Amino acid sequence: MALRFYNSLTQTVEPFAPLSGNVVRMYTCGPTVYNFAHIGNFRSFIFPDILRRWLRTRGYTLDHVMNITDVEDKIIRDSAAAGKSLAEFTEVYTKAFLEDTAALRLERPERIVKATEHIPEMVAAIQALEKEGYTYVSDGSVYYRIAKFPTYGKLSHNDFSGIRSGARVDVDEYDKDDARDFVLWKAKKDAEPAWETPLGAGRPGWHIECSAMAMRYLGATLDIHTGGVDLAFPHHENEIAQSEAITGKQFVRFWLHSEHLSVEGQKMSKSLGNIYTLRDLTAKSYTLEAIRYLLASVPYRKKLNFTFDGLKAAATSIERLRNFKLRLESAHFPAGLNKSLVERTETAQKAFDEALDDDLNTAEGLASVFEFIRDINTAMDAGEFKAGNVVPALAFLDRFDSIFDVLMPAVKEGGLADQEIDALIAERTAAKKARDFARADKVRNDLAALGVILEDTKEGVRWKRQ
RNA sequence: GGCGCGGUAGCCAAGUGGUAAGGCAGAGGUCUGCAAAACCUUUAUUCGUCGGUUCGACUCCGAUCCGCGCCUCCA
Repeated sequence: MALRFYNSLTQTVEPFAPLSGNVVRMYTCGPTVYNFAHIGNFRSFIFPDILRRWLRTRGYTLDHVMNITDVEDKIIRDSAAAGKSLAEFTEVYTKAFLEDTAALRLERPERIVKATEHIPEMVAAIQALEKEGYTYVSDGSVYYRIAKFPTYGKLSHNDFSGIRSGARVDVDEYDKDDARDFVLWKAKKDAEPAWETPLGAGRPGWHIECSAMAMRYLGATLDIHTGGVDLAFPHHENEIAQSEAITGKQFVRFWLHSEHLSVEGQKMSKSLGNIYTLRDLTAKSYTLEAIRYLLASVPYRKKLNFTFDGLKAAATSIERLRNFKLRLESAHFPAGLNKSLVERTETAQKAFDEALDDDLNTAEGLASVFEFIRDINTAMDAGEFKAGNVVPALAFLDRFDSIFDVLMPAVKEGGLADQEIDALIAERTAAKKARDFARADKVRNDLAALGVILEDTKEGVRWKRQ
């Protein structure tokens, strides 16, 4: 079966193809930069990364936009408390976010766009809404009138028909006509940061940011829009209301939402102290690859229980994958080609591809990889794996790693040079030959302490860095 | 209350109308000077509970219990 995704809009799995040509136009709701991103954030950002990689594997070109929300209530509050300008304050967390995502090997979207650099686009969008009669002003702020948009609720599948458009009870008590109406432009208050625009001094509402920037770069209709489940309502619902009111066209064809994660079975919360940033976890000496693996291994629409046992298990699984690759690359196999093992490789790749095509079922994809590894290891032990089988087997591993990206160890500073390691291995081999096992073991232990693991094989000593 | 998601072995989890993937952990074994790596065997008569449909359900339907998310800016 072809590539398909679960579309939140239709609540069904649908075959995917871009609207036009080979280019997938995609938008991801990015971070609000008022703090360091946590493990839950990264779960929702690893999902578009896997998605990107798989779309490219399937031959598509990407035009992927991610926003940075760098003006917003909490940012204003916290930057004021820190006595910093908006720009100074957000720069720190924007930089940290980009570093963290790079450390997790998340591909950079084609464009990363900042809200504060697109105020004119937002103003224009609001003016377009104004012209069509979708807005009203209250206390200097501009609001979106939801009653004007009959299909409001189609993404979150909520029925808002019970809300009366004329239910404006008391103007003095409520600044909105309708409880569901949302702000497009917030009038400047006190010393808040503000932009002087035809709409008056103020700043954009959150929802209009994404609509304006998405349409600015991707046009009226996007192929894919991603975000966490919590954003479906009201944020994405409001994006639809804004964009479709302006263009009269369908805003997004495929809405893909990633589930949240819990930590040790509990919701992340400040009181539980279980909100972990990448820095927290690496400080506990968990590796970035293990974090990436754990986050990627559970399909994006499933709630993921993030545990420290899970992180250790992920690290062990990666070891197994790397050991297999090392064996493929370093062992000597008899000349020739085992055709049935070539077929086994093809079967594995087919299973892997089918799993990813099926709404990015990474868990099932992994299963196909591990089954393959077990079978090939068995064949190697039996001497049935031939030199000619190395290339196809490595090609399959490469395909796996082009999506999961966990096989290459992160580069560590310092440590021994290869030549020093080889010299010590030679010394140990000599000691072994002389049956001086105490000496041999000391060398091995010393190297292990430096993060270099030795393994004796039939063809000599094999080593790897940990 | 409305909308949505989920409850599968010690843990993380896939899956399907035809008789339970995979990873980690545990136990035993092979190999090894010892390790490591690898392999083999083993660990769910059962998929929250109770009914129903069916030749047959964990998979469909109903009920019920439990957990979770959203329902004014939280990934």
